[in-house]
Amino acid sequence: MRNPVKKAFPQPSIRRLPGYLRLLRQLRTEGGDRVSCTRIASELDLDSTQVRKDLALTGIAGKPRIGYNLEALIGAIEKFLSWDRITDAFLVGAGSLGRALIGYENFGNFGLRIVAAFDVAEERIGDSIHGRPVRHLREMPALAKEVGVAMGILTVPASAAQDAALVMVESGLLGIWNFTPVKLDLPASIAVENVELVSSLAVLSLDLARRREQAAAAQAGLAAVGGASLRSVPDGERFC
Amino acid sequence: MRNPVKKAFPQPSIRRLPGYLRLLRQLRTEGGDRVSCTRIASELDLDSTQVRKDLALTGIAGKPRIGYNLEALIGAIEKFLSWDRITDAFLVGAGSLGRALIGYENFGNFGLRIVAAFDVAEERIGDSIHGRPVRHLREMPALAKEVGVAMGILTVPASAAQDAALVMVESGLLGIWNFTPVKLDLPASIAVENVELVSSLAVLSLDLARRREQAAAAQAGLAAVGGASLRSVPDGERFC
DNA sequence: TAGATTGTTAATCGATTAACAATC
DNA sequence: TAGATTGTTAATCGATTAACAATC
Repeated sequence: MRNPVKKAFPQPSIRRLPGYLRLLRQLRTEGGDRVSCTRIASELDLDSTQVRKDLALTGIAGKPRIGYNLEALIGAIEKFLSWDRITDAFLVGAGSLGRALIGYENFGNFGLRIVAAFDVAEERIGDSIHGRPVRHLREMPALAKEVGVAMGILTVPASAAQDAALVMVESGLLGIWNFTPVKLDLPASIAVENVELVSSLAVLSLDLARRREQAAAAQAGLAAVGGASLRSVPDGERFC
Repeated sequence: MRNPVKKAFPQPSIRRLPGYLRLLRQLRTEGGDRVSCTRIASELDLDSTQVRKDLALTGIAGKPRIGYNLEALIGAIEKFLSWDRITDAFLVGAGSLGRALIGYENFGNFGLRIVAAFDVAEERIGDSIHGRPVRHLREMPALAKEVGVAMGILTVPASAAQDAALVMVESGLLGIWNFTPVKLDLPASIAVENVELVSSLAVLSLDLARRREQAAAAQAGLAAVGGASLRSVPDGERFC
């Protein structure tokens, strides 16, 4: 009764929603006014039942034979993700990654506005990055209360990550988008989402190595079987 | 018989390996020479059986009661991911994200070296970014063959993504680390790994919204039950 | 009406977690 | 030896995919 443990939404589904949103907005600019799961699935190379289940999370309903109203569907996804209104964020770490994120205007399409940057290097304080001021980290707690910011973006060096995150918590921020590889140790009440760039690189590295092996094996096989010349390996399979 | 379909490694396991590697290297700098799964699991807040299975993928064996040899384990993970040797990469898109990636020296610890950047904006050609030259994209095919590069990093605007990727394929690159939100349409022989920044933002947005709701509900509940003052909400739960 | 599509239930697949024997 | 830890098999859990009735 007390806290009727709301079952969490499947994270893989959540991660697919922005892809749908991007496609749907594009269809809208092309003048469309409705869309089927079949269409979405084929554009994004997914299973249409999966798309239907993902969309159902947002509470939207379609019409058999017709599909979904494009505008309503876009609105439903935006609302579901709270992207129908702007969330202000503070960014800590005005290095090159931090600057790149501040300069990425596209975040506006996803409900995010970075309103200020913070750092501890004196030579950066007072800078303006794409119109956003760089302030000293120690000013964050006072400023956060003043403007009611809820989200923090962490782009400091690994060695500074935990301390900077604690300042965010002190400042009353409720969620942290963590671009460092550090596993932050914070109160359970704080939402943390880690961007694991190097995990992504690991997947690619392994895939690449496997393909190079296969290409090598295929070539060795060809050579062994029939003494086929290297020229017989299709262009797409070259590996040198 | 022909191609004894090698079962792919579980992607979630692959994505955890860099986290292990980072921890193990840190333990090494602290002078350790062995480590147990129990230890790794507790440091990273994982299940120890899961850690054991993940590590088994690399082919390493531990000793009951003792654990794993730290140096051997580090070597096994590096070898498994091909991070025991450097992979050279070309980066396309010398904007702020591209520059940030080039400046991220840490990639060297993960087998990656960005050797050159490419762009199509004349004012960028000839620049040097952290010692790496910026060349015109049209020079890539010739240069790729010359230096034998296998990986491409894509940091162009969405509108240029597909074309730039095709130039990478033409140049003989075998894998693409795609930082754009575009679903690239490429030959199946090319390995593509997408960094879905906005998917990560979606997860955080939803989590943040849920926490704000819960905080609001908790407060409303308190008020309803006993007229408790707002001051009784613990600091960590503040949401305004 | 016929047929494409939705919404939902059931089956399958794959990853995580639990249980436990082997062993240093 | 006793007990912590590995390696592996079995059980559980959750996500994907298949099947199909409802419906516009």
